[in-house]
Amino acid sequence: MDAFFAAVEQLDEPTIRGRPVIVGGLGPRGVVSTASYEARTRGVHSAMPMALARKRCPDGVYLRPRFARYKEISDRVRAILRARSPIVETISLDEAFFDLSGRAGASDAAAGVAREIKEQVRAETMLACSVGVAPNRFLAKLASELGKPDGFLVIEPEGVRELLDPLPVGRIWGVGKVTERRLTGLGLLRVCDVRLAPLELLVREFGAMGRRLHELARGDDDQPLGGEAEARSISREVTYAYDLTDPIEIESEVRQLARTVARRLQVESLLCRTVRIKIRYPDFRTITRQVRLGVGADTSGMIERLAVHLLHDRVTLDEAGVRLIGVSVGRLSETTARQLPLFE
DNA sequence: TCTGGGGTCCTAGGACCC
DNA sequence: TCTGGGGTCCTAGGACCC
Repeated sequence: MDAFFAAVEQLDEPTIRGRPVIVGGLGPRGVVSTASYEARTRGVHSAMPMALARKRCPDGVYLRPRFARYKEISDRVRAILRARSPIVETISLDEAFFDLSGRAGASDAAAGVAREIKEQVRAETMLACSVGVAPNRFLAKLASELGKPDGFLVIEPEGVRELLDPLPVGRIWGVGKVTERRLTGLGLLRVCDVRLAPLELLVREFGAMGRRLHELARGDDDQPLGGEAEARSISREVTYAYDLTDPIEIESEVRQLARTVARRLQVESLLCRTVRIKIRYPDFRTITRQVRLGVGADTSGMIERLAVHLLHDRVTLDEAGVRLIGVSVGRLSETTARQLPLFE
């Protein structure tokens, strides 16, 4: 979905259509979640600090996200996909993969269905999306990105190299700022440079990711479209509008976050075997401290107690305080076969 | 301009075991 | 007196994605 959160706001509020709409955190430490295309032309984009966005676009419409509403529309779109494809893999509220490979292998047939889906999404939601049709996930995602906004792009197997080669390395899935800088430092600026680089060099420099880079630069991606994977962790974290300095208040926030996480575990009938807290200091230094449990815990009492224990025992607090606190649990399992503690 | 919140995956180091 | 080699598991940090 194109500029999804902002587009939904413009859909629901006709007076802001055509205006720069920025959705994100409105507090003093907020960041941009989604900027409408009008806002993007003013230099506002996702992950940008809100303060900078306001500077660049003082006449923008600034809104906090309404996730429940986005979820409604997201569900409707997913229903459209499910009706046309046996496998739908959801990436986020606004992005999904679907499999049309059963269509006799003919890419025109797949493209025809994809085109219909795109039109149906527009008809049912009044929103624009971008669709990419390609032989695998990486290329399909790339095709949908290259077509934006309101795009429709088909990548034929024969056209892969020509399309990929001139692109900057940052377009490769999994290459962010840091890896891009390291790649360009090695003289690898474009996808073709990575494609032609020796595999040994890539593996030496990037480990497991080197192998993956080598494949993606060729347009190869054999990761199957899976169903929905089981969650591996559940977390809740908050950046406070102002740094917290009172130890009592910090502890009470940890307790509250822990209870929220515990509630989610219970709702999903899960147990956890690790509890972790995260602290970000005002200078942005970030630490995590975790413990592993002998038996699965799900009661808020247990998670709360361990989280507070980690805070008191393993975290140094000074007068500067903290700007963020987080609690997360991992190594999840279902509650069905629970190991009971013998000595507690 | 001053940096969200929800996640996943990978790596390195250390404790420990035989 | 000083120290192998194979392995597992845990923790912490960091890159990345949406």
